[in-house]
Amino acid sequence: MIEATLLQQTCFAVEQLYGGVINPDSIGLERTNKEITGDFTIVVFPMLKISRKSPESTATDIGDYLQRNMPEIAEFNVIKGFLNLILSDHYWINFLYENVDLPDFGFHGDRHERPVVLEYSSPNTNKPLHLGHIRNNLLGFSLAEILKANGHKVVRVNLVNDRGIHICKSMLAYMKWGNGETPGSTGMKGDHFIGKYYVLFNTYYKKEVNDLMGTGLSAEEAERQAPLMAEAQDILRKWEAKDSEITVLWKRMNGWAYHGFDLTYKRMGVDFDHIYYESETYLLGKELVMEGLNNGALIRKTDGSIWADLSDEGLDEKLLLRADGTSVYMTQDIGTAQLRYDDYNPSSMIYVVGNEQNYHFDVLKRVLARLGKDYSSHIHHLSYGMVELPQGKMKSREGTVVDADDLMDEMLRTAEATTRELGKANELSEDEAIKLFNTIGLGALKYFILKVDPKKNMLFDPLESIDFNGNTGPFIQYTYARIQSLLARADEAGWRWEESGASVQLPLLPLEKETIKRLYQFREIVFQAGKELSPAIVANYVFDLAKVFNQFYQELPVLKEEVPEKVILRIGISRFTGTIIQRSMKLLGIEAPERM
RNA sequence: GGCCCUGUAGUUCAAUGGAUAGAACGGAAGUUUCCUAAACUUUAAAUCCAGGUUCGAUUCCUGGUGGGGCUACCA
Repeated sequence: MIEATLLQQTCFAVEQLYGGVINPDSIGLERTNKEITGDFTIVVFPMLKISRKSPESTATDIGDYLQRNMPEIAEFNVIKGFLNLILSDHYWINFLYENVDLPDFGFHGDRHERPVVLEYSSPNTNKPLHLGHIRNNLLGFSLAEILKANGHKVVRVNLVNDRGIHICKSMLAYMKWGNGETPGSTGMKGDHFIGKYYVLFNTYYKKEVNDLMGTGLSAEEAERQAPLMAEAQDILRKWEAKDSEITVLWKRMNGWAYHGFDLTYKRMGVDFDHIYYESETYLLGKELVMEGLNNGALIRKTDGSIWADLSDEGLDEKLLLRADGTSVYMTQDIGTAQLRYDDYNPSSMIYVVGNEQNYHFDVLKRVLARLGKDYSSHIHHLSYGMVELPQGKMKSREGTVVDADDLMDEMLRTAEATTRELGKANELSEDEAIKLFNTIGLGALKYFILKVDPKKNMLFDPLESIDFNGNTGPFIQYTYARIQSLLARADEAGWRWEESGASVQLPLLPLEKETIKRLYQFREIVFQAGKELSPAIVANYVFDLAKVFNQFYQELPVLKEEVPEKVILRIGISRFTGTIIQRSMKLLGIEAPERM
């Protein structure tokens, strides 16, 4: 890329003009601001100590040098300490023609031996997926695409929380009040069916706690002594003892939940290469904990429970095995990490998990390190922010959870209504129309979620958040569809721009050049998104590209232009823009429709 | 109490330590005999406060302050 050459030549310039050596990393090379003439800008302030001249004359000296030594540079201007370089139109047009049809422009081929294991989704089998899971799934799926584009092998894994006290709660509720009904007999989606019993447990449990508190117990004691909780814990012990009746019910209920999840995943367009179940990893976790106890890394308390003492690292003690021998969340995660490492020998393991678990992952890494696991330093917690509703955080107890299936239904309905209103569904078959509504509705939702920096909390207002105009998925999809339509017309009109792409001597108009410059950025964007693990970088880029293209499209005729060379050029720009929009959207897991 | 994250137009989001802080929605005013008006054009509107480092701070540091999270023998 031209940036590397610019940096290198700038170093030469400083050396030859002033006799000093400068570190290329300390040179500020950036894209020139919109209001100022130029393509790239070099900030010369850091060089003043070597040049011992004013910012202006230093910039002018270096500009002269670069222009003499780089044919790509047509001219330059200097504003204070900013050296603005203008590349020749020839350079940009040449870039366009050389890359427009490369099938992998912007992507880097395989260049890493060991894979990255990327975990996302991680549902509980006792409740359906909600808005928070949607952010998690979309981030995880998109990150996998972005990492692949950067030449990584990626193993996408899901870790299902299929054991633990919470599962026992729904099982208990079903045993008590289920009357043998099933998702089939009730017509409910399996995960929602299970969720119903989890809620039921909590309803009765809360009542018991209240009654006990009425007899004078403290809230804490009441919660511990409530009979339902004791029964649930009994089930957990039976489960760990592989009681046959409990195991059968557990498998049956989990099966219902998985079936429900699969439907939601499929609709959302996300999938996995491997699914881990905590029921398969907690025993390994226990083993590792016992091993750690034996070699003195962990401690046993008088009641028999086992802990990691992290107080010398500024943290507290952390429970790893209960006195009754049952395991906790941390135990499972230790086992899961080990299993994953053994399975794939990854260069790193990325966990897409909400920021409320920052402390958990901090502890996990430290405990693994104490257990002598070197890979602990290659565990990366991609901590994303919460999705908040206008009334605050989602709380299942207060019924303010936005269900994933409901939300997608709603998106689909809105997409349909808007599309029909605009009369854009008229010429489509029913199947095509439904496919289009899905593409647009999901595109809007996905883009809305992914355009926000993952680490930030974001606000989602179900009533207002999803718009189809402006900085939205449908805006970008529309731009793509319009380009496809244009290209089809170009084809019909007999334009074969590929065969006549030699007209690289044309002067470029500002909007033509602006669009090509955006396309040029794509490689850097893919790289940056991979480095920072941020789909938002791609999302904001592709919006910017679409916006600039729309200006180009609005202002300049393509097929109606009179000079044939210009028609060819503009078709090339449109074609490349369409390709990069599609490629960017694919990195986000969003479809770009051929027409809309 | 301790620890972590965060504070940018009315609202939702941008800005590797760089130039006059960008968009979108919403508000005001326009563009359709012409490649899809889910588009385009014009316009008003913001860096929580106080210090510090720097040629230059929304960005880095310190203190304060608002918001969120964690600090479970839940996951």
